[in-house]
Amino acid sequence: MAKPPTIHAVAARAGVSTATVSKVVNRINVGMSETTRQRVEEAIRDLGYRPSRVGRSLRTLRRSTIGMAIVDASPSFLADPFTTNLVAGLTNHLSARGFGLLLHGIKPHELRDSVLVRESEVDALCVTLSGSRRDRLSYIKLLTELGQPFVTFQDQPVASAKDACFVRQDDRAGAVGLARYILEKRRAKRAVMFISELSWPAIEQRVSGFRDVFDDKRVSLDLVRCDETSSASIVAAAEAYLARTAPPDVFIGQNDQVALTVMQVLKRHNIRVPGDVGVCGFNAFPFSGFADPPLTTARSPAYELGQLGAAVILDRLEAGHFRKREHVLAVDLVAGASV
Amino acid sequence: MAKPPTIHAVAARAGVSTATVSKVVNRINVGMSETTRQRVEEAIRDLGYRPSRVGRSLRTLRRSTIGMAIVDASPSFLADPFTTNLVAGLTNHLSARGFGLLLHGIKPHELRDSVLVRESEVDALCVTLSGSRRDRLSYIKLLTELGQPFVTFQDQPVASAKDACFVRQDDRAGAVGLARYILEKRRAKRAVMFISELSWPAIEQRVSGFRDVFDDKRVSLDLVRCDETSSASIVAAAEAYLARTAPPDVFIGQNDQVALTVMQVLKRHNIRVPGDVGVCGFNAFPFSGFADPPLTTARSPAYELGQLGAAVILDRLEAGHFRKREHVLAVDLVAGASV
DNA sequence: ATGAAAGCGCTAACAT
DNA sequence: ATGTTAGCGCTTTCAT
Repeated sequence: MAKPPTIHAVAARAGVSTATVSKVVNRINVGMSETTRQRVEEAIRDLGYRPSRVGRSLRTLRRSTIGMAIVDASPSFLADPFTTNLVAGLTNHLSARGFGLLLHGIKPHELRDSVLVRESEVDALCVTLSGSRRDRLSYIKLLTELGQPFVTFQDQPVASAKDACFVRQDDRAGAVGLARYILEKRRAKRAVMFISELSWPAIEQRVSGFRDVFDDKRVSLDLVRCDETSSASIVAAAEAYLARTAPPDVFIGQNDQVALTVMQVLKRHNIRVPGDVGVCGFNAFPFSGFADPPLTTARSPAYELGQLGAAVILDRLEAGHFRKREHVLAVDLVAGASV
Repeated sequence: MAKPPTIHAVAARAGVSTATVSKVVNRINVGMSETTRQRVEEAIRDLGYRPSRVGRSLRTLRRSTIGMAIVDASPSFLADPFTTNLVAGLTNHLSARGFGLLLHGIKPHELRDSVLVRESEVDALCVTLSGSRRDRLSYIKLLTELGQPFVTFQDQPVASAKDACFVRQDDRAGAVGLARYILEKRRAKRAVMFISELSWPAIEQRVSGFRDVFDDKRVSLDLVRCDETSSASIVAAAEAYLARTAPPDVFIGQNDQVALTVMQVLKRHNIRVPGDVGVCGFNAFPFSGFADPPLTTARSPAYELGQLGAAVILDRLEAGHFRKREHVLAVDLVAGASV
């Protein structure tokens, strides 16, 4: 448990000053003799010296770390493939540029007391929020007051958040594409969409996209709410729906997991897909292709969203301000065989 | 872009010394008048002061951060539900104890040059490795030389890694359970298992578990290798296998994704599951239940593995040494309807 | 080409 | 009960 060597140890061993060691470590080559550099590098190797990021950060006031707060009630916040891909995109982009990603899963009511908020340890924050509109606004207000730049994913822009950027996918257009595809494939008069209990900007956009197309073609759209994180709750909602009305022409899940769960219920009722009814999901994560029939859905650019968010925040750090307040990525149709 | 307030600003505003502010921030209550504390707290609120973790870390030489290196060739390293759940378990446990998780996806050949290895910024490391046995050993050697404690997931213990702990699930026993279940359900003579091209300790354990049971009952076990991260490669391998031999009694995937992909191929060949052949997977992630029929598999305690890893490493930090060099968690059978 | 020295924000031992 | 002070490991300006 010997204490790790510091820059002083290296300097002593190489017989130079710490300033010189620092230059070698940071690859500042101007004004340094080749022999000195070699001697220093040898000392570094011999001692197994690793520069401390803490010392450097204190000195430079830059931490080269971005915080990612995933505000979610569920402990398995990373179970959602959307989040997972988002985080993968984020870290990959950041890692490649020498930045770290400090990951925190935070329960909604704990955000205020979380380390990320209470203490200062990152250059900027990324967040995916959850909860009601009011809750989300209050989180955004809280983050704004931190005086740190931040990026939120999948939220609508909030004007009062000055030093913030809103990165999201075009859920509305994705839903429009899906709705049009459905009406191409089948003569539908009635549709039902299973959505989460809480309102959620991305979901509202999807509903609004479906509604626009369906209204225009006089297709009715029922909304059924359930706890979308619980497969039991989805099943119960689907069962209840089937019990009180004849099957509609198409079932829409707010995401793939919901659609797939509903599809299982339909199967148990011997309702054929796509023979009797159509089913579609949203986000197109790989497992949606494993279903029978493969799910018709729309591809979420979650990984790209993460990369973009990372790029946007690094640019913000360099430029001193966000160049754009909002970024929107396209969502493309994935024609399975369930419609 | 005003510089954030420091402890000095708070001290000045409250008319006390920085030492007093520090005590308030760190909730050290002995020897402090109530009025002083209130004044300090007010100043903190007024200024929006957030203590800098960097300053504190430099002083205490503790960073309260654990690094997690996911060594994987694929950029979507977080796509695997095993990894995802593992990371969720890790962060949740760490967050609850005031520790952060610094996440890095690292390509195998980049580990040596990664920030996590080159510089010192965390109290300890966690890793999931990949690659050949030789590669893995070289990574473990590299990590050992860092002189930092580390935990590896899903690897077999390596004696030379002194300050390390090996946390894994009992893949072998899981496979044994699955194999016995298969032989209960159907009279099998031939089985085939689809596994990744690279050898991988967890997979080797699974193969060995199946082989033990099957050998005993004179069931043959073919091994087919493919790039398990590519659905096209799995399909190609399955097609090739079906082209050169009659369907065996049971298809085994090294994980759920592989099994499900093979199941799709069987369907296209009009081979019924479980009528004509049985299929089983491994890890039991939620989507395996969406398949038709629901997949028979074995439940990976990935989330618990993450929690355990976090607990083990925090204990190591406190105690100064790992109490055990290895931890193994059980893997339970999930009887679907595919066998 | 190299070094001396100041100071980043904080804590903790010691002094008052 | 509160304050003074000495660094923690590093970078960077200014001297030499």
